[in-house]
Amino acid sequence: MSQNKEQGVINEKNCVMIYSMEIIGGKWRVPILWKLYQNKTMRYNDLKRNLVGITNIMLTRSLKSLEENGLVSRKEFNQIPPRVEYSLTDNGLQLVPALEAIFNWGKERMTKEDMTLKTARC
Amino acid sequence: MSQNKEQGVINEKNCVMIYSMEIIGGKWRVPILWKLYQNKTMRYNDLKRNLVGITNIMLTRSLKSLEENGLVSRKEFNQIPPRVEYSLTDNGLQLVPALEAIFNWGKERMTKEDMTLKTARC
DNA sequence: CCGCATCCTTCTTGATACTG
DNA sequence: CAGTATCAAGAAGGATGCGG
Repeated sequence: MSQNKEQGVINEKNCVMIYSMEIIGGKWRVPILWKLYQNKTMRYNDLKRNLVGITNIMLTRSLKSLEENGLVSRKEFNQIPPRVEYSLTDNGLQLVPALEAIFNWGKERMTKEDMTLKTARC
Repeated sequence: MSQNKEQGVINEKNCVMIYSMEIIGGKWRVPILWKLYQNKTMRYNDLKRNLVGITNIMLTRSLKSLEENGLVSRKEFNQIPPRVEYSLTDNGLQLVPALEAIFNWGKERMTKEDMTLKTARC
């Protein structure tokens, strides 16, 4: 550690970007967050229907991971049939500017690649 | 296809978020972009020194992928010893707002987790 | 100095079937 | 409705050593 010679050096322990990407990286987590932001509150099968291609396993795992990291809250209603609602926590909402920036960048790029694409929502 | 009933539905072909994360996801690509943004132009070994923990393979692969996706430009000088400089392209620069938003979110979160952390740069 | 080739390990994602 | 269990496959990440 000696002094401040190594200021600015990145490693896996102090790198904000590695840290952040570990939380929101992967294939489905950002799309899930984005859908929750758009719809405020969604049930498990709402998400599943909206995220075409996602499997139960991936949806369950992604939601659990997001919940454990405090980005998503899970509210369970004790009824039959079961009802579980997901929504963004405050910390999740704080990520929205980043999500929007990623979306805007990606959408513009994607549209340039494929001019027929007009309805991307996620 | 029928009609527009499925507007807003996400799949892997039209989902901007999946598309974007495929380009910038993974462990090292965002940290590399962030360092290039901070330093404008960096040589291969500059990056390697700054991204502690990265191996040649991962740095090479990540740079190549970013270059192929048009986010990073690679300028090779024909000299001995070799000199190669990397920097962000216009499209890479367009991602900076997203990078900043991710950084700000992650930094605040990380600082709350670990109050001793004051010097995170990446 | 700037990488690539090879080989190996681990993590992520997924298909399918089943349950309270 | 909201998930789990199990098994399988692929992708990502990494160690080591070599080469122009």
